[in-house]
Amino acid sequence: MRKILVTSALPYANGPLHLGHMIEAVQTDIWVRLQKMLGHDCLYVCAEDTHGTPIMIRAQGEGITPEALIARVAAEHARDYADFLVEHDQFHSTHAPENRHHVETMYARLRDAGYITRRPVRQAYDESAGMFLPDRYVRGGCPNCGAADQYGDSCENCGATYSPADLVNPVSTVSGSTPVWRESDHIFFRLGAFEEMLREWLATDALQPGVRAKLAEWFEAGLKDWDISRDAPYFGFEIPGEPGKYFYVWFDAPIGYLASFTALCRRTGRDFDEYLRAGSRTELYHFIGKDISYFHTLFWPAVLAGSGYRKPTAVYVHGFLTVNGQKMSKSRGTFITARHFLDHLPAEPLRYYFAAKLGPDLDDIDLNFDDLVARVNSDIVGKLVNIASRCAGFVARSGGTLAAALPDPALYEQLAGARGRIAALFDARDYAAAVREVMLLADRANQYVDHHKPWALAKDPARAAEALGIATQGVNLFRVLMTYLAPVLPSIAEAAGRFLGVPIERWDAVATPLLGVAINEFRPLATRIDRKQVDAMLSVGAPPVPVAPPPAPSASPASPARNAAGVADIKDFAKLDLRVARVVAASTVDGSDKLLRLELDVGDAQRTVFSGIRAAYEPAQLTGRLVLMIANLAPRKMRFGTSEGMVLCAGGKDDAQGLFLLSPDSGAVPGMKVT
RNA sequence: GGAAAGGUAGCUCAGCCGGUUAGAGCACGGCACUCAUAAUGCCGGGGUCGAGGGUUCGAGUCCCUCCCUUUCCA
Repeated sequence: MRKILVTSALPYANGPLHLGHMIEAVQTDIWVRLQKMLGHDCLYVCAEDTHGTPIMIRAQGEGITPEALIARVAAEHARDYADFLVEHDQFHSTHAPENRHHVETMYARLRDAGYITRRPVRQAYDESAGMFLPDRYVRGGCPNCGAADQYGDSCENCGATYSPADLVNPVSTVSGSTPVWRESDHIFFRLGAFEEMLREWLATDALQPGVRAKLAEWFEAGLKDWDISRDAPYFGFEIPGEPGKYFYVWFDAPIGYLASFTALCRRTGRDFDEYLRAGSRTELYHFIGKDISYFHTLFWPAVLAGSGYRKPTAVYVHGFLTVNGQKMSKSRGTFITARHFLDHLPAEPLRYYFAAKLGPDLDDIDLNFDDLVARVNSDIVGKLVNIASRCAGFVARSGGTLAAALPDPALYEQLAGARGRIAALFDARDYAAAVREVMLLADRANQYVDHHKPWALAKDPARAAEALGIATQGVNLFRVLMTYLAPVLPSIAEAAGRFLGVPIERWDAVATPLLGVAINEFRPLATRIDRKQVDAMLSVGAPPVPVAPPPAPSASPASPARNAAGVADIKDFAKLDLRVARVVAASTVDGSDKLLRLELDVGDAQRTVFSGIRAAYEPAQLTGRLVLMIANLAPRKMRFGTSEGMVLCAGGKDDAQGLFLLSPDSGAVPGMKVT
């Protein structure tokens, strides 16, 4: 029996999970469920990634401790995973004693083995906030193209990469002040010492070809030392013997895999060393997105090896999720959260859709909602479940017990005999090919029923037994197919198991057909998705989801989307959906002395908006009046609820100069567009 | 800027080391059936395989250039 330990990337505890997270979680979960069905001893661990400057700043902004923030977010994440039917054997946290233990131990081993060095680093420092600034917290003009307000590490306009020191007029995003440059000692991990080991590892099939090519580039550029320390204030683990210095979040995050596994070992009595010691014969797999392949294919194996542990058996890298052909990114606010999706649709359609599109490579996956609806309705409901649905009645009419023999054992064997091939496809992470194969077989099953017409036989009492035979064949074919999709559709498979009277648990159980036993009443196992559910998800308080752009003419000039920052053209303005709205209710917000909660009538819908105008307006004086709002602003989750827009307001440099709501001249009605 | 992956029917995708009239599912049209969640089955229309060069007896498949999309760059 194989002993397998699997991880997926740790979600960062500063925000909600979105569908990009879910594609990885679902990919991993399907793989793990398959291994379990095959009878392997497979464990899936994950954890919250809790450290770093963004967590610290976010907690400050919310006026709570980082511990409170990560506890709250962890609970949200756990719920989202569970509702997407992602089943971790252990879900832990990097801010846990187990992790501190591993981080300190591994660091000590690396240091003692000579893999740690130190040298001074010059970094942006925010004097008013009293802290060093990560590159992303410094903004300024791009030194290459001059675009204003760019991140400290790269320019979104021209794509140049540079350091924050190169920025024109740099500004700290923490305080708004101009950063100064300060030096301090940082602690480095000598990655270069592992080059030979990494090259050897690279020669095994631990990595996909695409990742290997990328690695080769990095080798060519030369392996640099890795800065693993950050100066206080920092939310994380202080480095032993280095007061005021903390482990960089990316150092302790992967170690969180081990911490989570340690927690699992303690709970279940497993042996940590059996899995992690150098030369272990157990298997260790990491599922990650391609954005973090650097950390997992260079630093992580090197840190493991340098600490005396085994290296991963393989790192499986997947591509990104795009939505309707456009990138989905947190920073642009064009993402759909897992929770928002679940508020409108069940998880399994999306799991199936992801499975139908996931291949073994790093290709990006596009989520196309028309395609999702068509595919789920036709494949799952129209084909797969239909087989059970159309046969169940004949069995029930004959007393509810399946026939004692299959009329067409060869056909059964054709489907059941595919189990090795399909398992191999899933195992190789070619879910798309596996799903294609299963659907091809589902067509066979429907063809079989159609060809033998049990409904015609059933009319003749003398041939009723034949009809039962056909239905028995159909039910058994359904059972085989459902077994193959059980890793993808766990809850439908569970319901199918109740229908069959035998749970769907083991892959090889399909070797023997179900004969002469009673089955249960058929109830719908899956329902169609109504396109309206999708529309509702995409409209009501939804993030702006891009529609597929028209194909650009081949001779078009450079994309206008990337014009110089600072100047808005008509297209930029058109992005804003400004509307007239009527305040139907206004109230103060408990726990905030700045916000008012406004219920706005936008003509065809009602929106809740939180607005920071309490200092200037009493709720009572707002009710009934018309205001202007941005109707397509990305919704923002606040402590008090979700704000689904913004009302327009004039104001001076500070509140002392007053705040003035804008309103249309009389005659305008709610819902009118402002152009 | 450097690099990677992709661009095949209206949509989503298969097409392995180059080889006969380029495939599937969905959508669409026709027919059949009525057991089934207007499900299923049969038949059919539909593609200058991003553009242009080149190699070859022969290229969606190899090489070069360009265009577009997505992504990565410690």
